[in-house]
Amino acid sequence: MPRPGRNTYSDQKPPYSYISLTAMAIQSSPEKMLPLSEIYKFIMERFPYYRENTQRWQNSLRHNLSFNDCFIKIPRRPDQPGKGSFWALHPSCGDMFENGSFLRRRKRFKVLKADPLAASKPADFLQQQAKLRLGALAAGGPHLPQMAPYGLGVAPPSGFKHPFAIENIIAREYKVPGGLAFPAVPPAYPLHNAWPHVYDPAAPLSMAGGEYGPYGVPLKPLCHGGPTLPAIPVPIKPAPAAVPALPALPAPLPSLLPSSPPSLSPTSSQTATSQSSPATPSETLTSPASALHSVAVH
DNA sequence: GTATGTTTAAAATGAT
DNA sequence: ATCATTTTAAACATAC
Repeated sequence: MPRPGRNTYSDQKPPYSYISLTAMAIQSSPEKMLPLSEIYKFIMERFPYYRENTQRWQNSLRHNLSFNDCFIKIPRRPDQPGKGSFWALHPSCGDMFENGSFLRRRKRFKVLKADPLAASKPADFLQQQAKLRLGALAAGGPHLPQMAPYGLGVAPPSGFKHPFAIENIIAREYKVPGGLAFPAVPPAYPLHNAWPHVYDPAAPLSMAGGEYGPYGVPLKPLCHGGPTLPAIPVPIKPAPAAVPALPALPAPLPSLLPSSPPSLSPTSSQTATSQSSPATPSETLTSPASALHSVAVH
């Protein structure tokens, strides 16, 4: 009754919360910011599940955007007409899902409301930045690419990727049995379709600029391979403990599961060998430098 | 009028 | 069982 057969993976609810989905979308954009409509689009393109009941989940998504401090609004430039503003990730939100579950954060990211500077919403700071940029732009600059939000993310040395980069998120559970997050040489990574619920319109993830491989796969394993990185997105509805974890998918997963058993657990191999690269560059993640006072509260 | 945003409230769900 | 987070619903404001 709960699940009358006929359930293609694709229509199952992805094991990601709206927050993580939104973060993914934002991170996937070159500018690290997207207008609401684009966020919708991103999600709908990759997760068939969200092609229905749009009214419902989009309202939830919007709620999340304004309710969570980890999302900030960036005003649209006058020369960039359109509806609504852009949404970006708060520079200090770091990896909210370091606990490995993209369904639930360990703690909520909250901006402290005490310091006028930070409290005044980073958005203000941002707006100024935007204005400056705008000024510079109007001043004559041809059309520099919109920089990442916040002077902070600016100039992210090509290669660096936020933990929310969909590449990381989806790739995380994609550990090779051996333990390495990625093989030395990124193969034709069927990143897309790594998940049943991810649709994958052609080569979706490669919209960003240069630092990606042919498949939208970051050229290096960044994902803050910190010490804690089980990073196995919990299966949406923990299969009744029936499936003792798939025998660790050997290969990069069949890019398509035409008729494989409907074992939910999208989680591939577990190999939570958190001992990835010891020298993870991403530690700079929550760069304290961002004089923005924020904290994971609660 | 529709799309965006904000907010409040409560139910659902996961973690301890 | 309790607490925290997420999801849903809905009312309402503002912008395009």
